[in-house]
Amino acid sequence: MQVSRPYAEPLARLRQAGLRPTRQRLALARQLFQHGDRHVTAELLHGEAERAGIRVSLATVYNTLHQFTAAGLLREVVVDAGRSYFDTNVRNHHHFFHEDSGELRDIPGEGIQVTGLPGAPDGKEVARIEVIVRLRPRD
Amino acid sequence: MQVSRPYAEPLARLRQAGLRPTRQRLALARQLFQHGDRHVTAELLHGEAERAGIRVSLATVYNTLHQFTAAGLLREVVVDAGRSYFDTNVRNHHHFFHEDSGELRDIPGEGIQVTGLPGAPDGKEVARIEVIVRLRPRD
DNA sequence: GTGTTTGCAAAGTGTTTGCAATTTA
DNA sequence: TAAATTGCAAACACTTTGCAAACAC
Repeated sequence: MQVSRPYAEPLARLRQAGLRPTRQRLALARQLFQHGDRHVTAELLHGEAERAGIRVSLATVYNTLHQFTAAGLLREVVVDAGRSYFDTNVRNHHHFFHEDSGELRDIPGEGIQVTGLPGAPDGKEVARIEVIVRLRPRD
Repeated sequence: MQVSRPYAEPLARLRQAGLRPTRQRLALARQLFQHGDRHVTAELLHGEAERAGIRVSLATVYNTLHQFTAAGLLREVVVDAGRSYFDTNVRNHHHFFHEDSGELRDIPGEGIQVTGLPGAPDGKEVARIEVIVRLRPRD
């Protein structure tokens, strides 16, 4: 029988990313990666960490989110002016965005295809194609 | 021969939208709609207006952009955290976003099709499907 | 020990708001 | 004149920065 090792994976992720596994980074990595695919804002993650008894400053949460993003552990999603979401799902996928509640939800990428797009302009390459389905309450 | 009437159209747009054609709104409407399809930020439009000798406060530019958006004369595009773009093209279309320069460019909507999307969740309807092609300089 | 990371508080952005003065119909 | 609109300055929300203290290796 496989024994669960709840803390091994976050540590391995940090090591692999070349980030020192400090107390704060480890704790945030656990919050982020041990609960399936998540969409968090800095404020949300900070509040969650505090409630979980982890002492981290908001500035460190911001730093950490950006470091994780640069390392490819997270993806930043922009759907709302003036608020950044970070997505623990870095696989190919898209999003439903609930405009009323601010909720962001994954749409798995496998089935989805965008056809008819022109190629990238000269000297540029496509970093990513994002599909955002904006939802509102049905009238 | 048709005589050009450079100021008639903005005025008609405002009337149709039920917005009083004040000096500021008219001037901003001209800046926005008389130069083809444009993507502007509030700061950009404000600077442009000032340079054109139009006295408008930044607060009024923000108010106006939102009123125009609510009236369907503009569309707000969110591609960059902490900066709102307003698009004078309200037809069906998508965007190239140049991540290095912040430039936003239209992709006409006609040819483009997104397939494989799941339907909207219960109680919600699709307000809009946005396709954003993020570009970076080719390495 | 040495270089990295953290936390705090201050500063920075872009945006919104309250309200008196002005303008429009 | 009555109601809508404007401008200013202050308030806002979110994010970044500078730097001394704490920490990881």
